[in-house]
Amino acid sequence: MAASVKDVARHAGVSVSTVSYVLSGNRPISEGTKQRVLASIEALGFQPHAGARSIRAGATDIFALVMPIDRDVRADVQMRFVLGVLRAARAKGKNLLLLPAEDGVDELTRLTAGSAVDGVLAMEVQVHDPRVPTLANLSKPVVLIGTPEDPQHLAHVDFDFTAAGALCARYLADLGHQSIAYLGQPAETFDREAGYAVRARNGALQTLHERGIHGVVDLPVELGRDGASEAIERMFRIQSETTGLIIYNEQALTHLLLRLEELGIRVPADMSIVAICPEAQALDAHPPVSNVSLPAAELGTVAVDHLLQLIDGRSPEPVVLPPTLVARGTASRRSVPRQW
Amino acid sequence: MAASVKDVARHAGVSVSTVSYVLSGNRPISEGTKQRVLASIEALGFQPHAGARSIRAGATDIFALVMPIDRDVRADVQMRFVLGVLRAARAKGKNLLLLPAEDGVDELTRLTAGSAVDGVLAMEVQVHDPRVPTLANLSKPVVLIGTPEDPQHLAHVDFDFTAAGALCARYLADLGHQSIAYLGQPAETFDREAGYAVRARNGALQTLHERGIHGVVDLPVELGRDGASEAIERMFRIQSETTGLIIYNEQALTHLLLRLEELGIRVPADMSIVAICPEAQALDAHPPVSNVSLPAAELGTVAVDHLLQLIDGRSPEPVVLPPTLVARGTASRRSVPRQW
DNA sequence: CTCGGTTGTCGAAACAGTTCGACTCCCCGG
DNA sequence: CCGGGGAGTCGAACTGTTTCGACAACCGAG
Repeated sequence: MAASVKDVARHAGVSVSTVSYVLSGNRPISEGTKQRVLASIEALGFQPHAGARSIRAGATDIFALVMPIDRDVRADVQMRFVLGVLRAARAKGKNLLLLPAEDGVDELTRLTAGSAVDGVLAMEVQVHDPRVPTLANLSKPVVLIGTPEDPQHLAHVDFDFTAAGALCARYLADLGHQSIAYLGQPAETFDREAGYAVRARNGALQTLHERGIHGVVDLPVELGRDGASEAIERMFRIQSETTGLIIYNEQALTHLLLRLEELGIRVPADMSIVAICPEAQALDAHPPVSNVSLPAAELGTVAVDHLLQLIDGRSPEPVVLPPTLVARGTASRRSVPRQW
Repeated sequence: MAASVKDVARHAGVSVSTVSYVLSGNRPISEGTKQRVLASIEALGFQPHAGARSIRAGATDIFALVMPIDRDVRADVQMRFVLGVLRAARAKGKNLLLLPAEDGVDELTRLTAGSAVDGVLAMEVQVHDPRVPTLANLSKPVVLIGTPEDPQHLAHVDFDFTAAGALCARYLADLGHQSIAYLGQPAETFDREAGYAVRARNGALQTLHERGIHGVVDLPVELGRDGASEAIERMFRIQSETTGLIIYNEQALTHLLLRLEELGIRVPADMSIVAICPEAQALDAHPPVSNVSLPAAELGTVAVDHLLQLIDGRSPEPVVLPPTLVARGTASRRSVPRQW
């Protein structure tokens, strides 16, 4: 059995409350006693019992991170977010409990109502997310990472996928491209109404429309090399004069670039490319691709910040992180379109 | 404030202990009272306070998963393991607390000595892992995922990377290949003495040696397309007659295959290939590559099982999961070696 | 008709910790 | 020399839950 305050008190020859005050500093304690108590704590390897402490303090310093785990795809993107949140939480001295979204709301209710966690962070919230209403009913603060259509007064933070799509579109438009294709996530992802997929596309298409660019193709890209080849082929069939590509599909990016290379299409001479993808992937690609990257770390920080504010009784404004584009030379001023 | 047993007791007109017995079923309760109490619980949305419960039960049903997070590479492989452990833990009704290994042993000591967690799972344990001695001193059960040279009586589970390497080697040897190259993780990974990298290579090399195969090249592959190209080039420079490749480098696999294709080397006609990599990656590769995959899910299950046994007072035997090779047609009987 | 054993319930103690109220010194100002 | 106040410490109460011991009914057996 681990040592308790009682043991420490006995060992140091003081009362239990004195030990507690030494630990909390909530009352003055003479230097002598303090040292004696600290020595006893050290000697017995005492650590206050987290559970016992939590019942008085009303807090456990643990946050729950709810995360869909059944869709194994995009594992590395997901991991980036998890690590972002984890780092942010640890930086604030909080611990992170990982909870599969698939476990449903029951376990979450147990954890929150039972005061096992101080708050909840929900990842990958979708446009019409069935979890939102139940999350809204929890007895602890909740921060959504992702923006549902109706957030029901829940705090939420997100990356501005709309702006990200728009930024890519603007970038290519500014370079003079008139025929642009948006190659997005697989169709299934749109069917789910995943916020990132839908918003990025809408942002891009909207901007292209505003710019009066009529040569626009919008295609989902399915998994694997075949999916990529097929997408490129379809894209050219629909609009052979395409000179600009906006790619938001982590799985397909490499395959797409590869396919272009196979077809003898030079980047950026014949085809300008901008991608929405993690920094590391953009750098690992061949050639390194101009990209808008998902600020996983910042998003984690903001989410944790929001949760801390909520716990503090404040109600933070929703935050939407702006995108930044890093040019790596895969997009250039439009030249004379070739026919393929 | 959340409702407590007291509130429920008052609401149902019974004593506190009766409520508790209704919940635990540890003593007979008349049907009438039971219903009344359950109704009150429902009405008040009562959930027993986890902290308070843990002080009596001596358990929190939370496991800590210690994981290095600073090396962002291999994020998706890492994620697989995390999800494996998470699923396994949840299947046993346990929750998982994610803890960055970089936070050092302090937080871990706090959590274990303070009874915040029931046990610890340590991922990516290396051959000479400095964490091992400190983990051995924790006041709670520990299971290592990975095998250090000196496990210090700590329970440990692992994938049999040695056998995986050996299996790949045997497979190619059985197909008659006499000149084989092992393309492994980046040099830095070997410098760290990452167990998986070292053991897989040794297993492969050892087996090739036993088979009396003298045409063996052993090369690390650095990151990115350039690293892959360079490795292939060096490999051929050292041993131009190579007809078999064992690849264990998730980052490089695609790049390597690509490079071979560029060089006009046909798989498997000119070059037989076996890889150690996740199933999904093997399938996504072009062509889908024969591979030995890392059984992340099973490893998670075994690790959690071990921890449960330890908590139960038993001392489970270390487990090393055997590899299986899935043939996908990227390796064939050796034909006449061509010169490149 | 009484004795022994269930069945059902309650009060109190226990778990580990924090905090409030009170008490004793001791110092300083009046 | 007395009173006020702060420093330092303690006991007791409190947090929410589980469990032990006790006690009252009630049943069936002798």
